[in-house]
Amino acid sequence: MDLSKLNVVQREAVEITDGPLLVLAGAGSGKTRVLTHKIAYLIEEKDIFPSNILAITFTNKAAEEMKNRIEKLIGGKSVGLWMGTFHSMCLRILRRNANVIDYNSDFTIYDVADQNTVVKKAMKELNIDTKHLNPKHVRNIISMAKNEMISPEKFENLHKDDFKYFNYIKIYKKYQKTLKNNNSMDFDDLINNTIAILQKNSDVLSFYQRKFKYILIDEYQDTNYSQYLLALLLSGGYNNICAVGDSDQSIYKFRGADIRNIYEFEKDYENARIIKLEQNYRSTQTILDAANNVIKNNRSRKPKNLWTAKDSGEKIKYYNAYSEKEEAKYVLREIERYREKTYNEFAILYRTNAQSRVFEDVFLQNNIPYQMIGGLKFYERMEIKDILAYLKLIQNPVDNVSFERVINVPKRGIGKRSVEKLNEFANSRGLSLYESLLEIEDISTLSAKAIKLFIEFREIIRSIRSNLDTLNVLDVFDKVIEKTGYISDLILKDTIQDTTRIENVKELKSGIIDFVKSNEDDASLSNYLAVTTLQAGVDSMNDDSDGVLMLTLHSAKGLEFPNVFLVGMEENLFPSYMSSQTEEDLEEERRLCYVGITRAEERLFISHSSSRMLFGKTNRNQISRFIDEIPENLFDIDNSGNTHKTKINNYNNYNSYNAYKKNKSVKSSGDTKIDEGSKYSAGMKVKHKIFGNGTVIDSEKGVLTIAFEGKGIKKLMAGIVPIEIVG
DNA sequence: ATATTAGTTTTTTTT
DNA sequence: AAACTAATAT
Repeated sequence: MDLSKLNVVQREAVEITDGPLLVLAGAGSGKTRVLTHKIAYLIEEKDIFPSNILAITFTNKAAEEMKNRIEKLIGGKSVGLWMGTFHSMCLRILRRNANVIDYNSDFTIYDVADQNTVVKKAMKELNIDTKHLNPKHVRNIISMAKNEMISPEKFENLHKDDFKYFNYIKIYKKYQKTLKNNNSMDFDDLINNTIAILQKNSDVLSFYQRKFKYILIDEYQDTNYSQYLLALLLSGGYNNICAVGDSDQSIYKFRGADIRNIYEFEKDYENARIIKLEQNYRSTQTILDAANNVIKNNRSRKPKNLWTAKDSGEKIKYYNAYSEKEEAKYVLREIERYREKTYNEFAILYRTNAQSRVFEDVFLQNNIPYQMIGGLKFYERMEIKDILAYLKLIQNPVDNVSFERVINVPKRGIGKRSVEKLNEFANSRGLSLYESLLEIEDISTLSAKAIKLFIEFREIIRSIRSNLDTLNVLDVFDKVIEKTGYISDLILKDTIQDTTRIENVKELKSGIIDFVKSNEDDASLSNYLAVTTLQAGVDSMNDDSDGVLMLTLHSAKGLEFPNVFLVGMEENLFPSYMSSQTEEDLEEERRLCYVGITRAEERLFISHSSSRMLFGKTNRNQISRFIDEIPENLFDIDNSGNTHKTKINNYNNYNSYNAYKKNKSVKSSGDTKIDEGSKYSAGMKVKHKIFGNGTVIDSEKGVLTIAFEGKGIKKLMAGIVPIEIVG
């Protein structure tokens, strides 16, 4: 095994194979290289069977890439290696052992939209007004509880004295019961039910504990409690666990990720060894300086020293646009200016998916190829969800959520009231909706016409399900289209919208054809549904097609690009308004900024817009505090000889954020002189010149009262004046 | 049962 | 601005 391409520390991380090991890997420090070499080393040098290794990555794409790299290293002997996300690994265990927890192995996986449907239905049945209590919020509460391994019963015990939780308890109970009845699991259940199986059946536990002699987990800083517990359980046999992560890149708290997992690794695993990878091979010195200066503002952080041997490279480009459209045009100009060969050397990173729209518009208008990752996902379109719901129902007929979605699609005259009656019947007999169809003649409340329509639907499903186990997804798909008349209905309606829908269904079909081709070993309906629901945004990224990449900062984790645009760097947007209220949330936003900056290899572009449309209204946001945290001298210099950073100070609006506090020491920034009476963009006048050092003695309504040494007390508009806060 | 309309809500990030 | 929901008309 050739380890000569690794540095001393990386090699150490590879060669320590036994016992618990935590690799603290700074951004761009070659952790993928360590992981791939380590697995290759285990197979080649330690004669470990690939089937005895479990490697967990954050996305399926990362798993795929790593697998390819390992096969290159060892010459293609990785058959049997378990490599994938927590969710896909759990799915494999669940399909084999679902019976242990009284599930059928044909269970359906519910995505977030399905979850919301279940919550809404539960709330309706419990007579809880969705105006008073947002179903999405409830879904989040339930999911967070699950991430902490809190079952509905535990949840009730924990909160039974708190009246605020009264409804949550009821909904959570009903929600979980519905999932069980529908033979379905949500994302969190995939983890938790796997744990339940391992805890319930010691044979299964010891089977997997013996199987997985070596366990490696990437992105450990973004694991949640149940994932942590699962890793602990699985590694309980051999205790060979290698966790790799970077606490500065923990950005999934909203999904239950707990940064403490990485901080407390030593406590959780006795005799754990720790290795720090601190040399960055990705970015220029300038980019790294910017990143380090931003992240150092996080107070709850353990300091580390990330360095690079690269030279400083180009300075950071900065642009203040007046509108989001103009910002997009700026990005386009810069891409054309710097592009040498391909477009996929450029990535546009933003905080929210909604921001992609302007970029799409401008790029389309100018015929610039682009690839958008995530966002309004293909699988979330109405017609696609319809077809998928059919497929889910075919596979798992007790899935009532899918049943209700398709019962009247395309329109076949079955109305809301009839479905309600069917529901009542199903509930009273303890049957699923599809099972109730088998006894449809017994529902006395239904009209003869309704019964006839229900029977027609039943026969459609029955005919598609016949000989099901001899069919692959494509066969089932074709049958669904044929028997339901989905496409012929759209052709009949013939509006522009329906034409694009037909296109989308065709695209879905070609996706299924591709799937069947590349999954010859298991082209089943069940596998197709699982793979598509567990697919991450980046998993659909196509490395072969050339286009500017557009993706959220979250999706960009783990990726790198020669040129990175960090756009929409405005207060309330980034950091997000929702996440800037508490220090803890703000620190996570800052980590997100750190992730964004460290994606760049050669050039970093930072931009923001003075005005931005939100909910059909134009808003004005201040410049992101994160820009101010990057030292001025790292920014490019414009024609006027000023650094862009100076320009930022001048344009800064009043009402500056928390920097201006009482008793803070201030000093005027040396070279920027502001004349009395000059006007600035916000239409305000600067009242005074300021020089020297002083102390803020009061600040109200955007006016600072500063006592300057030897110059007396002056009142100034906060933010307009280029003053620095000291200390 | 379905089409139309008026009113309301949405955007934080995702396996 | 667009997408969803509830009420009303057909």
